[in-house]
Amino acid sequence: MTSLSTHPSHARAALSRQRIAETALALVDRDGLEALSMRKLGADLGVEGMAIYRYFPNKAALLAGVVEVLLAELVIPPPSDVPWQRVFRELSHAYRALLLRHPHAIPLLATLPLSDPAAARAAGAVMAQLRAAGFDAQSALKTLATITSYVVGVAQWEVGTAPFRAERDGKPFPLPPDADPYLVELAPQLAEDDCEETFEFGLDVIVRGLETRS
Amino acid sequence: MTSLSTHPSHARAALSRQRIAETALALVDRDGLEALSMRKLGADLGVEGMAIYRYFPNKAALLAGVVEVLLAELVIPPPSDVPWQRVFRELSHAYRALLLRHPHAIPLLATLPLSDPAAARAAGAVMAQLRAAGFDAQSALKTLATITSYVVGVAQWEVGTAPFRAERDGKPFPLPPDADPYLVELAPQLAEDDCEETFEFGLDVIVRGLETRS
DNA sequence: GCGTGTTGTTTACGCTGTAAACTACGGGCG
DNA sequence: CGCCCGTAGTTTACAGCGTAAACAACACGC
Repeated sequence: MTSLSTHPSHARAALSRQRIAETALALVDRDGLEALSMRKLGADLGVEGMAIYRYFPNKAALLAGVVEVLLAELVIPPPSDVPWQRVFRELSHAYRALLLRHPHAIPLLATLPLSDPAAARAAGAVMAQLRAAGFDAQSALKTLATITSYVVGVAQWEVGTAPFRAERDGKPFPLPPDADPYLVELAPQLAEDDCEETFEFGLDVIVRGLETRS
Repeated sequence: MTSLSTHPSHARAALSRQRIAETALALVDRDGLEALSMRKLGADLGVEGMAIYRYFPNKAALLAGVVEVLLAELVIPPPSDVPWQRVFRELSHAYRALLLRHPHAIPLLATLPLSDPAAARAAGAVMAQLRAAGFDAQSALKTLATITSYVVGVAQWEVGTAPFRAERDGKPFPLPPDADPYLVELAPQLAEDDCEETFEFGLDVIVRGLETRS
């Protein structure tokens, strides 16, 4: 028998910013972003919703905490003498993989302002990489803006066009009969689309464009 | 004197999908996306919030209507013999301008799934342009994904980093004293950032990358 | 002139974020 | 030991949300 005192073992683990944010992310992954409410999150934590306000001043701060957890999954190595193209591609793939692991959280990262501390830290670390590879500060910043936009955009694309690819069994796509002629031409292409290949295509374009920069 | 019947002149104009969606966009432009509620929109229309449900089955449909209004601002010319690079750049700039005219609506377009009819129509029109310029269907689709991601991403970047640029009067940026060293290096760069130039930089990279595609 | 269909209103329900007051406990200090 | 206070979590409450359902008022075809 465990001790009779209230929370030595059988009670839920104590609350903490970290545990709350991680549970929130799990909830979002499971039920979607719009399903995240203070009361439901409280329930998942074994606690009343209001308890969360001891750790986060409001829901926006909680979401920032979720972003922090997400970006912590992204390890950005310190600068080395590996060719920048290789680092650039690996970071792009790592970020892409992160987004695809948490598709419901993509909108959170898509509209992320750089005033968010976690975002700023990650951005700074990537900047350091590019600077070490010989990019001047302005170019590094612009390159960062370009690649993050691209990676997030493609992930959104992939999730947003998933219905066109889902369980089609060779058939084109159940279009409404009055569909726009443009769409009629578009749909079969979407169905055949290989997202990984599409991603690589754009990444090649960007890397090649950066290599030939004046 | 006008007729005594109820709404010949002095009453608000009759409701319609179009007028509702346009008023909703105006509300979003004025007060932000999260301020858009059925009741407030009703008030702006001179009507009770529930009246909107005669024209849109739910709020998601209303937002799709707003997207339709937004994308209608984007006129995509039919294919011509103008060099594709020029059309590509002009469309990119037009889309960018549209986003900057409606900064609060950017999240709507950022997470836009291609299953949205208005989005699919615009996408189809751009595809037609690229196809006419000699891109095969797969490349055109991938190129479309790349450029929309880029344009939307940079617009978000611009809006999200605006605080760093706002009314700084030459001073760097009021960073908290315990700021991350990466951020300390990042902030002054952000302050100096010329968004238009940044946009052009990435656009050059992409066009150059597309030109040298194998 | 009288149904009938269309347009907008009223009322209601369950949900949301969060302010405020409250309870229960564990540890430091007399 | 007993008190006292800070901390963690609960309870209650309120305004606002999306939206289902019932309702009222007008316009028009027979």
